[in-house]
Amino acid sequence: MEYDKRIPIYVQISDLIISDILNGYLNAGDPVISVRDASKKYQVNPNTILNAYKDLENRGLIYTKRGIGFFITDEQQKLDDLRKNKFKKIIESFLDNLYTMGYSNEDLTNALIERGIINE
Amino acid sequence: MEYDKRIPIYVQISDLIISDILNGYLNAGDPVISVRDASKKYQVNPNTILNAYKDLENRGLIYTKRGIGFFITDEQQKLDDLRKNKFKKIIESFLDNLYTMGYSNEDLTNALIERGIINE
Amino acid sequence: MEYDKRIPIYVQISDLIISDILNGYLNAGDPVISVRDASKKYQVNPNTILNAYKDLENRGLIYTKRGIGFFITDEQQKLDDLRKNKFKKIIESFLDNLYTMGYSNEDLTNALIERGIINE
Amino acid sequence: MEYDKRIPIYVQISDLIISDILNGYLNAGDPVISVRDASKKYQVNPNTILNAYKDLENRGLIYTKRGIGFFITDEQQKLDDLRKNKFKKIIESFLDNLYTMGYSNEDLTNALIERGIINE
DNA sequence: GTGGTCTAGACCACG
DNA sequence: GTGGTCTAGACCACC
Repeated sequence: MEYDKRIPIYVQISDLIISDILNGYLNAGDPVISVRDASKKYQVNPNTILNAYKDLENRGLIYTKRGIGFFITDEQQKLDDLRKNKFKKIIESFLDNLYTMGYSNEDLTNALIERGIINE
Repeated sequence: MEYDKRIPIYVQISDLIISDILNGYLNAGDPVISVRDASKKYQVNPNTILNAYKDLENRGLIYTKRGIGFFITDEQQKLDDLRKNKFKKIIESFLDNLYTMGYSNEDLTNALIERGIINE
Repeated sequence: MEYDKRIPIYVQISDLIISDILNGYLNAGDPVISVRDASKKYQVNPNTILNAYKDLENRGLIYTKRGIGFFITDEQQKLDDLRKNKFKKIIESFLDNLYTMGYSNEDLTNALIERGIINE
Repeated sequence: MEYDKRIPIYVQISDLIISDILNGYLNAGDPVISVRDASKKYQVNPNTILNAYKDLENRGLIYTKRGIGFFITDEQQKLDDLRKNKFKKIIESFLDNLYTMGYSNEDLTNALIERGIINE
């Protein structure tokens, strides 16, 4: 975890889980790495992990079985919504940022062509 | 100055200056709105404005003349670098984020076509 | 913290940290006294301490871990550079000042002999 | 004049006069460059020049004849004192700074030998 | 516990 | 007029 970055560690942690879901490594009903193990793995305070999990729980993405652990929600619909909304949010905040800073669609198109992401 | 409450006001202020530079409203050597005036204009404490300006000063984008005020750096090169690096950073962190979250170039292309940013 | 009223307190504070580094009391990775504790110790406002620390942070000498505290940079190279550059800067600005004011190497030599710093 | 430096411009100006005295370019009774001319020459506000001259006047180094201009003091003794005290002050603040920052007499000696200021 | 942001307001040095 | 420093104190997010 990058301690000095602007993004809170607990957000970095929850983003990792979300990333695993979106990439298909974690699916509906799967167990999530335990707070204790995650704490060791990422070298952060257990409370920070818990904080991340609580956040995901509030968003309905994971739930907890007392004494057992956290699990990915069983509602596939929520995971699908996540996939769609996350994408929309990333795209829109990116475009917003781009325009505010005075760049144009042409700048963007050129950059994407240059990187081989779109062609012609 | 509460467009985004999660971003510190002083960062929003310095982003405004940067945006003005990138959009060509502020050029090398131009005076920057005084701390007191900006304080009135944006309805925030003078210290908050100063905080923003100090930040820009540390990044070499503006400098201060004693008893006179803040000015955009005279080094055009720095402004050019800003324009180039800012763009690169925005694009790359966006793509990075996109891929980490499991989206593909195709997802991106479709979204851009859908928004009329690129065609075909 | 009024050894020299003409020097801002926050600069005196940051000089204390630098002095501690140069004297070997603080080494790479060491924690720096917390803002609150330093505030009590030196009887100044926490913001003044923070100001000093931000300054050191901008110079790459210390960094902050969110929610934990400030630490001396882990890059030994930066500390070595500090030691070398600081010395060079002190010496050169001194000599510059001396010559500008019309004093000679002989004046300097005599003064050092007189103070027993060099002999013969 | 270096606008952004830590040293106030008026101090930079008065140091120039002092330097001229110590280097023998200005002697007891000599006229000092007029406020107006100095203002043009150094591209600074006339008030700033006046400020510098007032400072020198308070220290008894120059005096003013109303409607005529500023002149170096006629008391040679004051110029001699200046020469001696300035030197002492430069040397002592330098050494103080050096020791505070953890450098030794040996460091100093080496640096001076290296620069060919003292030998052996 | 830690640092980070912000306000209100004072006082200062500088040009 | 300008910026620079500092205080007192509040409130927040984070670990």
